[in-house]
Amino acid sequence: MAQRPARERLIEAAFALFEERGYEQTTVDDIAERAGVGRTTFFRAFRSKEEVIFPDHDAVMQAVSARLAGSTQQTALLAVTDAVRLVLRHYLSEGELALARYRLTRSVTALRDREIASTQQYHRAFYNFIHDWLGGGSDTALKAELMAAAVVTAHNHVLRRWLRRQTDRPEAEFDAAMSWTVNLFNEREPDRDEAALVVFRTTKDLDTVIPALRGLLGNPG
Amino acid sequence: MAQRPARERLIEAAFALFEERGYEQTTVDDIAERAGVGRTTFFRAFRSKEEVIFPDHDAVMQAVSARLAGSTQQTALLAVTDAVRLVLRHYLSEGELALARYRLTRSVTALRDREIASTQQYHRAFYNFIHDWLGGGSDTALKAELMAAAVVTAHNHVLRRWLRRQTDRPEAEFDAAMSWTVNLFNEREPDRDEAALVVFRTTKDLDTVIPALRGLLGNPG
DNA sequence: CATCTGGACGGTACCCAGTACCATGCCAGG
DNA sequence: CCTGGCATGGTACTGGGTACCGTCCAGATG
Repeated sequence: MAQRPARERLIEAAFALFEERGYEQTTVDDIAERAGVGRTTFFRAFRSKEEVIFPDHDAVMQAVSARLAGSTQQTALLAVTDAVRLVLRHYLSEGELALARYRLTRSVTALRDREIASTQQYHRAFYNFIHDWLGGGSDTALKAELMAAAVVTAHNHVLRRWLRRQTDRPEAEFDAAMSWTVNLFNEREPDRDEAALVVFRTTKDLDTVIPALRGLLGNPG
Repeated sequence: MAQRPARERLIEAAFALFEERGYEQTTVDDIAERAGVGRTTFFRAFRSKEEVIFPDHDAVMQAVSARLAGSTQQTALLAVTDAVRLVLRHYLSEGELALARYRLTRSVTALRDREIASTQQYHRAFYNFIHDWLGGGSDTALKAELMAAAVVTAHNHVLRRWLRRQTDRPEAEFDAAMSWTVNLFNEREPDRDEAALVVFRTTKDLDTVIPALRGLLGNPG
């Protein structure tokens, strides 16, 4: 019988067993046995038991890096949005697999932590890219970190809504969320020769506002 | 000889051994032996080998929650800033211990992941608080997530600068960074009966701007 | 066809984190 | 003196992860 690759069989077996008896109650031996391979083969295909839950992470991460690398100074923000969209679309294309993973990460602390650590890799990639885009100076490091955190957060927000079945138009929500999010950072430091529209309102008195003004006018850190 | 609590001796022993031979090369037996206690006692004091690196996390987390809980609708943003400042000050007060932890988390993946997962707990706490503060509606969920991510990111940024010895005035930088960060979210949705100042500039053409406008005017998600 | 070779695979043995359980010893309060 | 918690320590076990080795198969070469 012509078998599909061991890696795929292992993923199937793992998700099935995790669903049936739970994550901790399933041993790597169980997974290997159901997939019809040896235990050694499991650890050749995946670095750890946790990794079998996120089998495509490395590939998606690489696609993100590639999308960012193939952009110019002028299209940087578009590249970021596109790259984040790549991640969202990957989850959407997984369908039921993504939902199964979501169930697992909700209930198993080790898997949730693992997922958060994965997310951080996206944050790093976006930070490096955005920071370079902003010139790489220490005065733009905070802004770059905030932008990276914001786009990742916006993605996670929309993805989570889809995983919870709170929306059936995730990509439309993603577009809106991303434009709103990116826009947060757009309205300061205007290009001097362009049209401009500025809003600032406050209910605070002068003393309360002064620290914020200092943050705005001075080096934000 | 009147011994200090086993927990403290274990922390000391662990950091010393990790520094001497590295994290993976140190077993829990080694730590327990140097601390002069049994292996069982180690796992009574800490849930895992990793946890000994972040011994005060639970306490700091609780302090943060307490600071947030003791605030009113009017002082919510102040409470958030104060709560984040609590975390920063805790690290600063640790001194050399925080630097040793930083060295470890830079070089040991498992510890870095663990630290990121801890950070996520702060994010959650701030998100819940801010979301409540904004009314708890689904239309403010994204904004609350972004604000929570932003304040945590700003904190991490300043903390990391201090850990890398790039600043010797971390708290001043923190104040500036926080006011700049919080201010990102302040300039939309103005109270209608207050003074207002609005800025918007762009170098883009109309088609490029339309998605952003939709995000601004419609429901951001 | 015989031989060589490299890579995938399986099995075995080992290390160590984490858990469960039990025995001991100490220190109250009766 | 006894006794009932309670912290501690020891022992044994499970299971993830690593190292190593032998085997098998495919394709290249003579």
